[in-house]
Amino acid sequence: MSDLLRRLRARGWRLTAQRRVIAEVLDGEHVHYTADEVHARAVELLPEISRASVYNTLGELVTLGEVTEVNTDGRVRRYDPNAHEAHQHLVCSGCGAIRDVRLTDDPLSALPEGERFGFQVAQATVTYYGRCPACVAANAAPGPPVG
Amino acid sequence: MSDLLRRLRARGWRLTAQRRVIAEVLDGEHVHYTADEVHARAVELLPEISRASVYNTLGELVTLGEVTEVNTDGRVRRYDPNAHEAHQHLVCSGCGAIRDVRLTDDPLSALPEGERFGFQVAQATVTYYGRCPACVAANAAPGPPVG
DNA sequence: TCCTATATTGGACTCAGTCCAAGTCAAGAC
DNA sequence: GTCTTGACTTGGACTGAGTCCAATATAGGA
Repeated sequence: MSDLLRRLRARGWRLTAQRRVIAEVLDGEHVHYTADEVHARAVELLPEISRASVYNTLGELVTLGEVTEVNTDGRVRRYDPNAHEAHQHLVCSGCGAIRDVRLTDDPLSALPEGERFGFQVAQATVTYYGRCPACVAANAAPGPPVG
Repeated sequence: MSDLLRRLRARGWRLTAQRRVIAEVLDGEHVHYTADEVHARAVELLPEISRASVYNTLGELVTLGEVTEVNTDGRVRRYDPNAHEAHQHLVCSGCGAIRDVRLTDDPLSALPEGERFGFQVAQATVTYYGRCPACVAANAAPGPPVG
C-alpha cells in the first residue's frame, strides 16, 4: 500500500477499489492531470469507475491537503499530488507544459505590510509563463513569440 | 470620450454603442468583474446588448492589452481594466473580495536560472490568499478559520 | 456472516464560454 | 445627406467542466 493510501486509511477512509485506482493514477510526483485525464487513466485500471467518483475523490484529497488544485490556464483545474513540498509552477504558453519550480524567496515577503489592507494573508501562488525549449525551437524563425 | 475609447478608435475600432457601454462599465481602476457581471451592468445602459458581444469585446480588449484576464478562484474569469500598472492580486478566501497589490520585488527574480529548464520566461502572476478584515471579524469567535 | 454508514453510479442539470448564420450599422466615399 | 460595405451584433444552439441526487453497492466493524 502506498504512503498516500496508508495516510488515508489512518484518517478513516474506506479503501474502495475506486480510491485505490485514483491514488495509483496520481502516483508520481510531477503529474498535473485534469479530472478528466485522471478519469481516463482510472478507467484503464477499473473500467466501471464513474466521473462523479473521480470528482468526489479529488475534492476530498484536496480538502485533506494530499493534493493541490492548480489552474494555469484559467479554464481547467488540474490536480498536483506534489502537495508536501512548497513549489510553484512554470507553464509553457505554447504547448501548456507545466513544470514544478522552487523559488529562492517566499513570495509572501514581496507583499509589504502597507499592501495587505488588514488581510490575514496566509498563502501565495505564483505562476510563471514562458516558452519551453521545444516551442522556442519550433517558432525560432517564423512569426513573433506568443503571449 | 474616455482615453480607452480614444485608443481603440486610433486602432481602427468601430465605436459601436455596445463597445462604448462595455468601456463605460469597465471604467474605474479597481473593478474585477466577470463577463456576466459586465453583461448585467451593460444591460442597464443598453438593454438589448447580448452576451456574445460582451464576450467578443472583452476578448478583444484582452488581446489588445487594454484589459487583463484574472482567475482567482479556478472557476470564473474576471476582467481587470487596470492593465497599465504592474500589480498582483490579494483575494479573501472568505468572501472572494479582490484587491490590487503592488509588490516590492519583481516575482521573476525569485525564480533562479536552475529552475527555468531552458524556458524563455516572460511573465509571472502572483495571487495572495487570506482573510479580509470583515471576514476575520465575522469568524473571530466561532469555528476555525477556513482555507 | 450481518449490518449499516459510507461510497459509487449514471444521468440530469448548471454555468461559463464558444460558435455561427443572419441581420444591422459605423464611418468612409461620393 | 445618402450610399455602400465590411465589420459588428444578435440569439440561439452547442460544448465542456463540474455539481447534484436518488438509487444501489460495499468496506469493514460488530
